[in-house]
Amino acid sequence: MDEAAPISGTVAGCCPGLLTTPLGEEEAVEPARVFKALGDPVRLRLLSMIASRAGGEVCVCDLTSAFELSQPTISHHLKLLREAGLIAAERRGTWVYYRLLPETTDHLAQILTRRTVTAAKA
Amino acid sequence: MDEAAPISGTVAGCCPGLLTTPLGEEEAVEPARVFKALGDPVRLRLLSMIASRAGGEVCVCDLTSAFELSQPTISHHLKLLREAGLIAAERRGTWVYYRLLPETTDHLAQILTRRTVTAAKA
DNA sequence: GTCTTGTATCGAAATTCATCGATTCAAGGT
DNA sequence: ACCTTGAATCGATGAATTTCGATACAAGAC
Repeated sequence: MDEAAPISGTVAGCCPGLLTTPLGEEEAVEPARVFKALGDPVRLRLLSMIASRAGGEVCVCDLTSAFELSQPTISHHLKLLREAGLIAAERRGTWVYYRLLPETTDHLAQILTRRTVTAAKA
Repeated sequence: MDEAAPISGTVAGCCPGLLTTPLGEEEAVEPARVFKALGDPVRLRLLSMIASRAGGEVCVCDLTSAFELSQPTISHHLKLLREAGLIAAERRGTWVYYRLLPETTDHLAQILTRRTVTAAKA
């Protein structure tokens, strides 16, 4: 049970978003953890490889062989991405497959988007 | 020239974006640095306070007084946000004012956005 | 000039992180 | 049962990060 709940608190599609309202102390913790998970070149590439894969899934073996890093290191990075709620793992037989959790990246994109609050109020 | 672009309509997909094409080794370095800058609760809150400020600018003194952290610590976090291209500083008299650089957050939001490959070419 | 106030830079200490080799666990094949 | 292969966990180590107090720099007031 090392999977983190999707960004807690607010319901997807509603949140004020980073750029319009000052973030509270506790509010900032979860998004910061997710951004931190993206703040490493290896993890960014791992996420990118997983997300852009045709079938939506990648075997860990393919990820490990794509880097000049040890298998434990790749496993560790995948764990951080998992704990951030960015990806999910599923074991099928001997192999473990990872897939993107689009809700999380969607949410990040959303809170980074400046809402032009032109919002003509009637 | 850098007026707020409404998010409605097309997001003008120029760059492949994280989620559609595997990121190369060099390609990953820059985005990772920006994400890393966002990967800290204090910096996230600083950015949020700067971005959501009415006039678009915040004096450092206001930021420093909003946290229970020393002034050098706040200055250090602001420096990281600056080096990531997320904010810019301008000195006016004794005070230094920070403002958001929306191009950078826009870019992040873009590369995190799954382009619905509707490809509705007319 | 000196003084005061706001901000940045400079070490230094404590903590966290990325990476590895060794080991363990999981699942099939023999 | 044993062996093999794929993946996660453990323990250690060197590097990076967060934070601070002390100091230096910038600009106006005196």
